[in-house]
Amino acid sequence: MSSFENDTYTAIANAVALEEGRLSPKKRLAVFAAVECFAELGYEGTSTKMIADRAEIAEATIFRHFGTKSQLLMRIAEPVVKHLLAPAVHQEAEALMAQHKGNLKEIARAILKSRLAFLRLYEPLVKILLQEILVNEDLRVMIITQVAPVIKRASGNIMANSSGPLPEHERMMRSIVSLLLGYFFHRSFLQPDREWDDDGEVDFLVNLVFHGFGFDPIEKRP
Amino acid sequence: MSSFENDTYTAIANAVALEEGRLSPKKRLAVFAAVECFAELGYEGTSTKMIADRAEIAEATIFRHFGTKSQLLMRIAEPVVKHLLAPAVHQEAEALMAQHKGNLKEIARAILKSRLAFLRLYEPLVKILLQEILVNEDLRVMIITQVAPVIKRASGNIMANSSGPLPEHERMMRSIVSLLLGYFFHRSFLQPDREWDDDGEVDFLVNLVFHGFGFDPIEKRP
Amino acid sequence: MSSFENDTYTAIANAVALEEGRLSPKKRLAVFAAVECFAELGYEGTSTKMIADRAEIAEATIFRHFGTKSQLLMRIAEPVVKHLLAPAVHQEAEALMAQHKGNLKEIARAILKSRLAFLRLYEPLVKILLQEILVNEDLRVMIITQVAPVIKRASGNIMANSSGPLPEHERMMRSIVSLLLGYFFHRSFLQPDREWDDDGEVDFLVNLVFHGFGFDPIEKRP
Amino acid sequence: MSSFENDTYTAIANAVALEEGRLSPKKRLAVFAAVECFAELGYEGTSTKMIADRAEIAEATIFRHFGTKSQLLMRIAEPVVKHLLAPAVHQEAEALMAQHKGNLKEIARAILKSRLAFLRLYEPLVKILLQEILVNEDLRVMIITQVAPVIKRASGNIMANSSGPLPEHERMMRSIVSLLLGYFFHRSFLQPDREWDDDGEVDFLVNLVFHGFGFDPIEKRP
DNA sequence: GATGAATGAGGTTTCATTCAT
DNA sequence: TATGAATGAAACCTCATTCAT
Repeated sequence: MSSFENDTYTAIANAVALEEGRLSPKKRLAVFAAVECFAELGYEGTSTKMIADRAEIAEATIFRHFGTKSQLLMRIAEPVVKHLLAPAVHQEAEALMAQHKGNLKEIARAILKSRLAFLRLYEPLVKILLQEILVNEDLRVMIITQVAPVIKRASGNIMANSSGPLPEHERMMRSIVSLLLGYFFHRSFLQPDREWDDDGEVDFLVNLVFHGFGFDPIEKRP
Repeated sequence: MSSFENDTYTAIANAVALEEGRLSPKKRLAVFAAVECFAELGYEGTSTKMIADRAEIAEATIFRHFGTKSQLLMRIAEPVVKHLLAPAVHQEAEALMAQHKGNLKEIARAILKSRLAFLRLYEPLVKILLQEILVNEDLRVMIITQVAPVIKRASGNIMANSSGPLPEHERMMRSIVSLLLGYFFHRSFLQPDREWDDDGEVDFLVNLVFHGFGFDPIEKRP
Repeated sequence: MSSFENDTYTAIANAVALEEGRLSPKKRLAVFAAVECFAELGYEGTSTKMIADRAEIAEATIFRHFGTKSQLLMRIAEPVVKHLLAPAVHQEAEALMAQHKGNLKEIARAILKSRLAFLRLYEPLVKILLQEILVNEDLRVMIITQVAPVIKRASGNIMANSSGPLPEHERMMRSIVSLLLGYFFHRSFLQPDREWDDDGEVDFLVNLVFHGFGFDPIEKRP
Repeated sequence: MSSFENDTYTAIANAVALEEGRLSPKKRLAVFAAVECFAELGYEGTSTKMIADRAEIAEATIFRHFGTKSQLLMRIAEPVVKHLLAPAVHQEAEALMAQHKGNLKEIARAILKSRLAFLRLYEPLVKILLQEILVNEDLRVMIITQVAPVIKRASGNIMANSSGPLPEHERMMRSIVSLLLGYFFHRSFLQPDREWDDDGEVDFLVNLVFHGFGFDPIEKRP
């Protein structure tokens, strides 16, 4: 049995508590077991009985607290996405920019590292979101609603700090997100047992974003 | 009801027929309806009754032909991944390299375009794979088994045709795949109703990969 | 609908309750209906829906309590065979021997009568066991496991109380069991509507076992 | 795979052919596979698909030849019970009596041996009959109809050849049948892998029937 | 707050059987 | 004669959910 005593579950519990108020012990266990099961088996692949068994509580207790299974998912996913993703990114970006004043590459590196740490911290929830976003209308709407302004603001920040005119903000943002999620997906979900060098990867990505792969010195722009 | 008469479903039927032998009309319909339902609602979210109804066949007919629901998924997914992805990529890469001899950028552009076309052609199947890969052990193993050698060979080809020493093949391959899938995911699944400029995106990605975003000319390496 | 209020069903419920703990009313009904159906139609010939209908409960209730149809059978059959057959036989044999000290024929008569009463009390269950023992591996193993030591001990008791050397214990035990079951099978299953004289049959069997049919006047007892 | 080339299956095929006319090869295979499956798994536990698979024929072929599954059972069981059991017993009993004129014990021994050989020859069918007689109305009626007169005649024969007044024919017949079937059941179905001494058992049973177990030395024959 | 009991609806799968070829 | 394809009905079982305690 997993004891649920680690940073990940503490962080999730804190996020959920922000919206639900203090969690009773069994409600807390329900949240943890639900996250674990949903991440392992998918939302549809998980039965409320499984959750109850893993949490060692009665099935009815889950319904007492969350009403329906789909509410259970949403009331865990939403606070995590909302209260932790949204404000944190903004504040943090500001702070990093202040810290590395002017040095775009350093700022990029710092942001990517922090985002990667964030993904790692919320790994099971990220897995749930990635799976369900394709299939669960409610969740997709919620995520888009929550994430869109963050992306927009972050994009704006980068632009404001760059020297020249920058077109294609969206493509750039999408590229960065794709690269980071692509890496995270590989390291955490496809081959979780390999040794991974997160810092090395971030360096690589920063270089890619600033200079490309560096294939052909001769073909470089003047 | 969807009539299933388009390139996508023809291509899928052909791929499946390679492993199953000629498909009887109802078996063919079962395949189409299954792909549609799985893509829309996910594997677990789809009932065999839904598939039968959409195909306008009896539920039992599905089981007569595929044994179990999970076999139904695998016996559609595997041939598509196997017979169409694997050999095609290789031959095509060779052809493109011959065609654009030496011009790496042109080769990259051509490959990305062709891969994007491929993703578009098999869009519903790609959606199924993306969802289930996180949750379905069998499917994940199958995909990794089929895809790994292709990636490796493709990677080797690129390397062989480049002038300088090229480290980090894997990171480069992963980056390209991430960028392409990230774009495709956005355009086809998150905002399928927007207007998208596939060629423009490919150009953007090729540039990114060869030169980066081009943020700061002053900071360039010597 | 059968009201299930008779010695047979009370005895079965008591036996089952020994292993399952107090039976909720619907669980009790499920047990009764299952016994009735299995006895009438055989295990394979009975559907869980039939049982539910006869018990006037929901089908799901059966599965909530017993998990699977085959568990339903086993968790009824095992306690009846185990808790009622095994210890009872032993104690009773001791008691009878004490009571009829030395008089082997009286002991035999008493034992056969009591075993016949036992078969009558558990008639539907006996029917189930007789049918399924040929076809159901689990049940066969369970029965053999439970019955073997009882037979052995009973055999030992007879031997210990007999005056001369007694070979062929097993054949003797088998013969007695065959005779008793053969009679019971005929009276209860093949021609249940005839009038039967249980005491007369026991007398006949005791005589057979002690003296044979008495075919030959020359060889007859004095 | 069983090749079905042995006395048992030849005997069954001959019996069935008496009523069905010459069996086409596939029909023959269907009969064999059906007997094997019914004996192993019971009538209800066997699906027509299993039979078809084991016979390596198409399921539809079974229905072409036998109409329904229950007809399949009856049209195998009935001829075996009818054409082989009924006349054989009579003729044989006559012959044995002629051969061992007057010697009741020898006659009994010979009859028991021959009946045991018969049970062994038709072992799978005996198993089917024993199982289904409790549960299958049609089969039970058929068996009783076929067996009753044989029993009666056999009983009459014994009586006619005995010296003294013989009451309780039925009990005697039942006892003998019980003893023989009890032994056969044990040796062939409960512990088929043990070494069994059929002749020894028959001797034991004949002695039992003529003299009892011989418990009491005082009452023993001189 | 927590639960054991109960269930209607629906899930996947199996079945005996039909029919066109 | 033999069969591959097809199916309606029903099998076993799971599910999310309700309710009395």
